[in-house]
Amino acid sequence: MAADRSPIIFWYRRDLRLRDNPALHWASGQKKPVICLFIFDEHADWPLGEASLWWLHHSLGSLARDIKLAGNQLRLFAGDTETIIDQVMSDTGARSIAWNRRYEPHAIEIDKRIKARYQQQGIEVYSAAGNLSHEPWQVTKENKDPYRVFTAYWRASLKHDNLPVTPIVKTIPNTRKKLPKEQSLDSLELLPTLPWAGEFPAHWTPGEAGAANNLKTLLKSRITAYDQARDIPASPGTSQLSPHLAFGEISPRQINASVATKLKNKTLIRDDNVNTFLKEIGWREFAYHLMYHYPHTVDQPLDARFKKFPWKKPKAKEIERWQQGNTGIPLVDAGMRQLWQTGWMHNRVRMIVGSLLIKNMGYHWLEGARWFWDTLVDADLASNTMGWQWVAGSGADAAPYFRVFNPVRQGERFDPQGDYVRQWVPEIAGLPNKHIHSPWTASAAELQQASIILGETYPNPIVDLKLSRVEALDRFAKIKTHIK
DNA sequence: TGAAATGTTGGGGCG
DNA sequence: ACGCCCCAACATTTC
Repeated sequence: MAADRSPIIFWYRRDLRLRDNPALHWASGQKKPVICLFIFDEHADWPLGEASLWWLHHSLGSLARDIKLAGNQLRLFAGDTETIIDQVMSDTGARSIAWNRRYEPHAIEIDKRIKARYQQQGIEVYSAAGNLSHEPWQVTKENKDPYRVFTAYWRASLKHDNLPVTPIVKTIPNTRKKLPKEQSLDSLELLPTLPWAGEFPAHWTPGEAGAANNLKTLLKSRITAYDQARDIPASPGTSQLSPHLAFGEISPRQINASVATKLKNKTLIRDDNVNTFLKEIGWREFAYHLMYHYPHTVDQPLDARFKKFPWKKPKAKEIERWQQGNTGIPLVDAGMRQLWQTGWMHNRVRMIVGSLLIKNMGYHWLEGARWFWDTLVDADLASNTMGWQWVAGSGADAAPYFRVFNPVRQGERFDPQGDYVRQWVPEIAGLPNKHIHSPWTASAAELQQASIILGETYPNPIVDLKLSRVEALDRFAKIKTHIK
């Protein structure tokens, strides 16, 4: 009897890489042809936003080239996930399918259903841990409860070894067979129709090589100032790895392993800079831990008292001012414009714009979460959910309700020279440093000197920071006393 | 991964 | 030289 040459389907999802890809590695080692499959399904629970689609287009292009070098081809499809997989299964006669796990509640549901159905048909389903340093259920308290406070989670996770890095896949056994309904990358029409992402390429190189390059340059030099520099929005202090991680072009395990190697070589010293960077990767792990254990939090508060919180009814004009960076509060506007123009916003500024929307303006955190989801190239359901619930005070390890950011003070502390504001809000660049974060405090002469007419060339502030803060404290203090 | 209000301390100007 | 006031700088408390 001839050897079984039925192909294996490797289903790419958010793991668009050949390095440290355990399920692909497994599939490629089975001495059978591998079908590298990617399905664009618009009907997910949180369908990809515009910025993510831009990224996905380029990332798939990069992945397709890498797969070609490995002797195979990336096969693209669009439509309903389960229908397409069934179709590909029957078209190819595959008896086996492999993937790296996903952790979004809806994705878990789909994957479970597919797995159960195929296993019943005697089809092999191989799922692996691909996208985290630890599976979300591995790090728990003694009594198996999930952690709800980051520092406790982080301490515990350091006691677990990271999952091992899988060797790079160099060759993927192929079958040249063309499949029905296979599509070209362009025909997926992922790119935005508006000429909005024009500046993205100046900031980003989607794909595995771009990811590796960002890690390399970080560890080569920027890491030695990471602890301080990462908090300064005007400085290139952050890793710039977030979108690469979001699409799985690099894994946290590769990051940890690279750092570990450098520490061993003594080309890097374990100091606050290194620890803080690793901790940031840990925050991402914690976000997945939370989403896995509290899946409802993607659109419901973890703290039940927030269910009856009196959020303001959305006023489109106000929300738009926030989205477009016309709130009249320079640091907030700078952040929102950076987001719009580059698909990314510095993390400190994310907290500040979020605090303004939720606390000072009074809107539900989901208003902000949805906008971020649409405009961030690094949109990630776990991190986005955790971040917004942190600001709102309704999540795990959330900021206490009374913690309201003052964007003027934050500007003075983290953008003291106003470099960040001047870059993104050029119409007020002529103000002296003293007033760059609060144009409304400048004298008539200073405004004239800087060619600013408040309310015309630059908006008056959308809220009175002092008053809206007091009102927010009132509203938030009330739910504190509600039933637990 | 706060901010503002309130309290405390200590140096300098000044009569 | 001394007490007094002012106020910056820092610490503590409160929201």
